[in-house]
Amino acid sequence: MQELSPKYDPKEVEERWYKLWEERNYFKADPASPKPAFCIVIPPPNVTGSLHIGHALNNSLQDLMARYKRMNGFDVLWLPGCDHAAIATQNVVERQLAKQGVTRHDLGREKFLQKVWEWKEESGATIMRQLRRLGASLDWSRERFTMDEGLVEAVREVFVRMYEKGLIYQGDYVVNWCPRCGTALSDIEVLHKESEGKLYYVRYPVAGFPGTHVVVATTRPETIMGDVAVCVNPKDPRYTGLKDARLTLPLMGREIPLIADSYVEMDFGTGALKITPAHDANDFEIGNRFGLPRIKIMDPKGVMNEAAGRYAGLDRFAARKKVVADLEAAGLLEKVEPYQNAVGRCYRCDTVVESYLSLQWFMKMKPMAEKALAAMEKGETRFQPENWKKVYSDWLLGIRDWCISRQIWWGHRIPIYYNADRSKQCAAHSVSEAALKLGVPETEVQQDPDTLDTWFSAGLWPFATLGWPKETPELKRYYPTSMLVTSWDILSFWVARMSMFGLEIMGKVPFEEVFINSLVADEHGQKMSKTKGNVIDPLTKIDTIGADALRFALISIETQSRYISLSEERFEAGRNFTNKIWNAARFMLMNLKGLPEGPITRPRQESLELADRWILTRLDDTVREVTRQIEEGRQVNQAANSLHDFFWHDLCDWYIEAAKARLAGPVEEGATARATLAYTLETTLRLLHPFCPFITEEIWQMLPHGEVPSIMLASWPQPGAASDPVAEADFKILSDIVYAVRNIRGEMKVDAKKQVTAILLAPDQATLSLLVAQKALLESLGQMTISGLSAGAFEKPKGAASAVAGAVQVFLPLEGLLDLAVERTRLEKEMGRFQQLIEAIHKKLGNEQFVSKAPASVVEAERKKIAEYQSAIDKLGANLKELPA
RNA sequence: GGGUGGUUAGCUCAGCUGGUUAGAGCACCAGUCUUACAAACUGGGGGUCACUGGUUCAAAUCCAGUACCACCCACCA
Repeated sequence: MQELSPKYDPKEVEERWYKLWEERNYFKADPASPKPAFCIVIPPPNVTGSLHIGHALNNSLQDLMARYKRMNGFDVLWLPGCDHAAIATQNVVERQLAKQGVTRHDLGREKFLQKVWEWKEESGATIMRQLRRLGASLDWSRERFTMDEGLVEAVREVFVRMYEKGLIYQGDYVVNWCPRCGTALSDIEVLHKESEGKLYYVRYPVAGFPGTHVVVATTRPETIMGDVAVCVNPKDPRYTGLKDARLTLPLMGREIPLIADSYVEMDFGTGALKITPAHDANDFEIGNRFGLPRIKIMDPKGVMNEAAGRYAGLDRFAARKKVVADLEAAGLLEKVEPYQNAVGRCYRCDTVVESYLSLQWFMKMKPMAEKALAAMEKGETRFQPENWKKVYSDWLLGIRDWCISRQIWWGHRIPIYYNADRSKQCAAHSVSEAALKLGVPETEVQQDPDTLDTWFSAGLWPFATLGWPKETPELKRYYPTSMLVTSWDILSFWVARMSMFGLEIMGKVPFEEVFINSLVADEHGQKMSKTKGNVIDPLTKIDTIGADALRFALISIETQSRYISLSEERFEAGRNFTNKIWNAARFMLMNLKGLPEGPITRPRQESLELADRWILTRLDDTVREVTRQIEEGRQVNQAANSLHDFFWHDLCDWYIEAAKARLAGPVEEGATARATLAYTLETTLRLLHPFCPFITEEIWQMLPHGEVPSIMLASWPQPGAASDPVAEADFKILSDIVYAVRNIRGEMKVDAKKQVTAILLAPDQATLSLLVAQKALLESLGQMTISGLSAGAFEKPKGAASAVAGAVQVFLPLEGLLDLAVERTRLEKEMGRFQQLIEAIHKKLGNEQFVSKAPASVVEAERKKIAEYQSAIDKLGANLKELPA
């Protein structure tokens, strides 16, 4: 048996093993494998920098699942990759250029893109390095990028298909426009934040009737120059006399009509709404209904243009100030009220978004959303936790067409081509194809300058990364993917889009299960994000505490609530745990010398002592528990806790302590303890491996492991087949023993644990204790009441009962102890059935039978059980008397 | 205006389908160099499970309502 160094050096161990695993292709999927397939595609991190702790959590969870499934006999493909993150990345690079006083326009499209690619290479490499440090068992041979050749091909193919199907269309609409980024945004890229604003009441004089005016309330007086009408509700009595009136537009002098439309709310403001079709989405629609002109008064940078008359050249906010001042001077400003409203801001740069009329590309969403909803209803995709289904379906239900074009450079160029005068257009895969379709020479063909929303390519991720549009073996085998692990904040951005694209293009949902993980917040509950600057760098953490500790800390706080807050203590707890694993393993290995060669097997039942049986039982329980917790509901934090508690509090605190006496003795005497230790350690390491891959591998290698070269290839543990009576009575027996000893010895203040250990392991001590116990026990039996056993039909005195029951268990011969353990377990089970019985009868007969008491038959049955229990105790008590003094 | 989540120990939170005396980590108090581990060990203190009502033999858990705190969604200017 080899020995472990006294100090665990995570850095050395992690580097060494990751390299080996990768070299040996353990991460590699095999589409030709006879094993069942399990596939996760990584949520591609943005190439905007490096990974934050949220990524570390997300990827720890994916790695947990990947390793768990591998050990369960699956051929696992966990596919790595990055997202080009169009606007976000472009902004990062632009900011860098700005430091040198250069804009993207100075460089020109080609040169700028070259810069972004350089940045992408750097950031992408950093991210992949971080994932490796984390221990992520990603199949690096299949790494993808949302702008690699395959994705480019997939994007074009999807676009062309959908364009030709009429699902993608172009049109002049009022869209969300970020003047800083200089591009259109989709609805969900706009964040609405409440802010203090003002509501201005402006007088619009009625033409031909000096002295009369209509007062309009607006929050955006700078758009007055673009007004083409004032609208009131047709039912509004205040304005019935003004039907067909014309108003003079303040500051501009233009005459505009007063129109009536039921869209206008009578009780807001003055009930009169100014209509600015080029700068408000609702006004745009009303304008269309009335055939009104659209007057654009700003340029794409948010600066007023010639149409704004004397305000031309002013920034929109400066224009607002000047307009208000001018209105006031002209006596047209009736009043100004403070007003709170939700101003839309760019989700990437926080600039106030402008509603702006422009020619954009849109995708029809209704038909796709319906398919996605239907698939969800049918349960083709499961959500974990399930309550996210509602958020997801609500969004799909209220979906509107998606603005997919962006006026930025970094991204997939829209595959639309025009002839010279733009009188003809087509969607095509290439210039040559476009030339053919348009019937013009290639030199005349021009491609649309816009790029696609970054979520367009992200939406294709699950099938495009598997090779689509080519029919690859990977696509055939791994689509639909098994599981998507992601956080809830991109449910509509990404998850819904993937579902819709998957159903539209592949005819199948892209994943069978969506596992939603929490967002990581700092200890003040603040969301951690790159832009906020409160991120914890996972690499720094890995450097100081090791990847396993970080992973364990993260997994054990993942409770599937929305936010989980992370503090320094959590990491310390993780580090302490890996430290404990190391030290315990070190101790065990020191004591395992002389263990037979070959794979470790479960020790033979007949040679086991109580402590051995107990730890093996707890081990079996833990195997079952952890498996269930991972399988059912992905309760990974509970699985981590189960493992933590078993390892630390059962194995280390109790079993190892109890085994020390035997291990100290002659070799033969400790053989069973040694075999049990080895088996327990080996099994536990396998259970821990998906959580803490490195340290488990390092220790596991020190144990005999037969033909299996790595714990990665070992199988997931199965609970032992043999059922042990102690197994059913579980850990509570031992805790009862502790209390019993304390209770009986009372004022003696014994060290309970040592005492129990002594009783279990040293017969002399036990005999001694028996004598002490005898008297107390017999006295106690006299007072013993039926308690703690069940329900309200019986009295339930507090106090010593369970301790006494425990005392009975300890100080009696082993057979008696087991009998009682079995009996107790049986009674506990009876309790469960008792309840079910009540429920069943309850259902049949209705409430009146059970006003306050349980039914007689049940009470009778319960009494009988108790009597049996009592007599068993009496009998054992009698045996006790006969023991030698 | 709609919706979702939360409220459990000093702090951060677990607590699955109701069931013995409600748990963990950290913090706190008193001890401890005991065959690995002081990043440890032993023992201990600390909770009217937000509130009110209901269902039940039994409620932190299920139901209804209230309060407070978050968050998300929405085209009242």
